[in-house]
Amino acid sequence: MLDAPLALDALGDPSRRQILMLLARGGMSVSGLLEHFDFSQPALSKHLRILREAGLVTFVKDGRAHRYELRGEAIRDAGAWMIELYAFWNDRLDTLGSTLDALAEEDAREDAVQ
Amino acid sequence: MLDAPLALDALGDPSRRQILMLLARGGMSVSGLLEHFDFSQPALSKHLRILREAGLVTFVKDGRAHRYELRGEAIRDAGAWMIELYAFWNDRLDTLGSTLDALAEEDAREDAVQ
DNA sequence: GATTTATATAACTTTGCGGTTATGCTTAAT
DNA sequence: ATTAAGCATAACCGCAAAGTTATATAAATC
Repeated sequence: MLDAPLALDALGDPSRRQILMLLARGGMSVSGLLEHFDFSQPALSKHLRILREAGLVTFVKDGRAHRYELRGEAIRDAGAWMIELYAFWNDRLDTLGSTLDALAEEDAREDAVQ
Repeated sequence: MLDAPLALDALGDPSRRQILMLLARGGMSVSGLLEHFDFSQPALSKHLRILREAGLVTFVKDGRAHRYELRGEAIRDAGAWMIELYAFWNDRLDTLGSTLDALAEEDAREDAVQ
């Protein structure tokens, strides 16, 4: 069995998962994100740093704003690991193959348009 | 976007992920699991409690031993949530459909043999 | 150039979590 | 019946993590 992705450590926090759900809709600035939370701006910046170091988000400077963006591949990899674990448990490695094949196919299509 | 599964909180710990990987190979007793770790038996029991309350494992009493088992569906659901998030981010809801369809199909097959 | 806006970092506080030892309960063994 | 084995819980400890306020930097505005 493959090692679990580090990203799962960062995903263990509800606020960070909420951030990722917001970013899945599109890039957002820190102040834009902040409107959706009760805690302070530094607290949000700390979460964003953790997500960055886990490879789950990136940002681009846009004037004085930092536009954060989701790194979907990292999310996908974490999800794939779980599906893989499920498939292994389920004693159906054919499922594993088809699932990962489907993901790889998606990836190829994505790369093509970029 | 759907809420993230609570299970992800429990998955935020490397030791617990290791436990799940061991259990994916088949049910194990606490003492059996303990051989794979450096910490004490109470520490392991606390991890198992958290995994139980997250719905990720169950156990059956077997004499004085407790045989823990993985609840694959919970893992699958957590993985599916991430794949779903990825698909949403990737602006390809057709992918979401096909991925979840594939999982549902797997599930149906599983139910059939049980 | 002074001020305001946007974000990050530093320093600090507090709380939660993962670890420990000690103990209790249940079941098997002798 | 005692003893031992397997596991869970209680009580406690230390530290990391999530929060705070204060401050620094960089860019836009006036």
